[in-house]
Amino acid sequence: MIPLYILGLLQRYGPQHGYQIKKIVAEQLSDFTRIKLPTIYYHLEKMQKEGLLAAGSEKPGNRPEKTVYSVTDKGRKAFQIMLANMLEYDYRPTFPADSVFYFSEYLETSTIVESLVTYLEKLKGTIRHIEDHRDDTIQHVPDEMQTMVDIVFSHHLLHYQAELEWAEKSLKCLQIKEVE
Amino acid sequence: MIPLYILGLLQRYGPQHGYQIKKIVAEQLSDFTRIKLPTIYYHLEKMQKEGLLAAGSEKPGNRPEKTVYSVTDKGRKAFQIMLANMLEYDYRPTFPADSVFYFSEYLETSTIVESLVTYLEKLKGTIRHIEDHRDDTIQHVPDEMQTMVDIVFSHHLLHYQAELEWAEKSLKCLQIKEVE
DNA sequence: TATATTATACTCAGCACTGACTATTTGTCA
DNA sequence: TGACAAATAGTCAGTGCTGAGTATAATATA
Repeated sequence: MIPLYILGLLQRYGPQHGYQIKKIVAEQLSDFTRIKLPTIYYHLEKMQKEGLLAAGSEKPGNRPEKTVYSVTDKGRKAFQIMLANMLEYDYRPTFPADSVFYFSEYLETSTIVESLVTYLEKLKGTIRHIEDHRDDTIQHVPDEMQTMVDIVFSHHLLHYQAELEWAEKSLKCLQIKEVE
Repeated sequence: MIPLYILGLLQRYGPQHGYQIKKIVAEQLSDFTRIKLPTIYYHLEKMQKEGLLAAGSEKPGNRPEKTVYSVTDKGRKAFQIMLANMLEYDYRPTFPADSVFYFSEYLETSTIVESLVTYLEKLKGTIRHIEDHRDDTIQHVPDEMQTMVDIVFSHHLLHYQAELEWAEKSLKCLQIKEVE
């Protein structure tokens, strides 16, 4: 999905170089993706070779030279196709929490309970963080984008809330077992 | 998480070789992970070098030779530590559906609506499949494991149901917009 | 004014993962 | 019984990703 992000962001915000793309991603998409800077450079170079991007050199003042990328027509077409096919992508997330229960025969119930309590707190923190980030983003985005931003954030919130719900249920389930 | 799975399965089901591990994963964990066979061989070899596994040769009848792996004491200790730390693992899933909305300015609303309708059907299929798999697994598993199996499956079901709920809500939201 | 810290802009080696391939043996059905 | 599919047991080359490192410029702070 990284080429998709790059093509989208370069169209929305105009020609950019690697570091700027990384900054936009960090500001706007940090909750949704963990792309690292070398990965961005890797894809920029690859996409340029494929003809999806055009590269130009820029030397501002006495700063070191940098490579600015912009989207080509081929890139714009590729983006349209990628985006339209995105929902066909078969994605099954692997939750670390599963393995703890799947192999619970090898852990003391009290250890699982302890871990779960910490996990619950972490989840609550994450949810608060996403809510803050959502409110902040909505304030800084043009009106016509607000519905979409809300849909994207509520998506993630829903999943973390499902995770929280599940963790709380499982904790209760284990505490009953521990008393027995 | 693949080394964790390998260590856990080798302890639960005794010494195995690569292909057998792949079969167990395919039967029991296909909803939760998509590990491929070469990946399993890769980790078996690596873990043997690290001293977590011991390798032995076996030549049954006139079948080609195969390598059987078993867990060492070091492996058992490593497994305990991995498992106990599992919930600290910071995992943020990247949902393909997000990008469609995040870049919705580049798609016709009708295209998004179409994709979403297909997506909804696929989700319903996935949920049915996991439910069947859960019922089937619970029947073939010893009594003391049933609570845990149920917890693991309900975890995944909860997430897919959250996804379904979100997709339905977003679809309605878009259809209202389309009419306007 | 010197000095430390942060921001900018990359490069590279190395690990994790898998598609595609090879090779043998075991059903299986005509 | 001969032919063809399916199961078994791998190998390997190529792709994607990132931690760690390099180098310079701007900014803070003492």
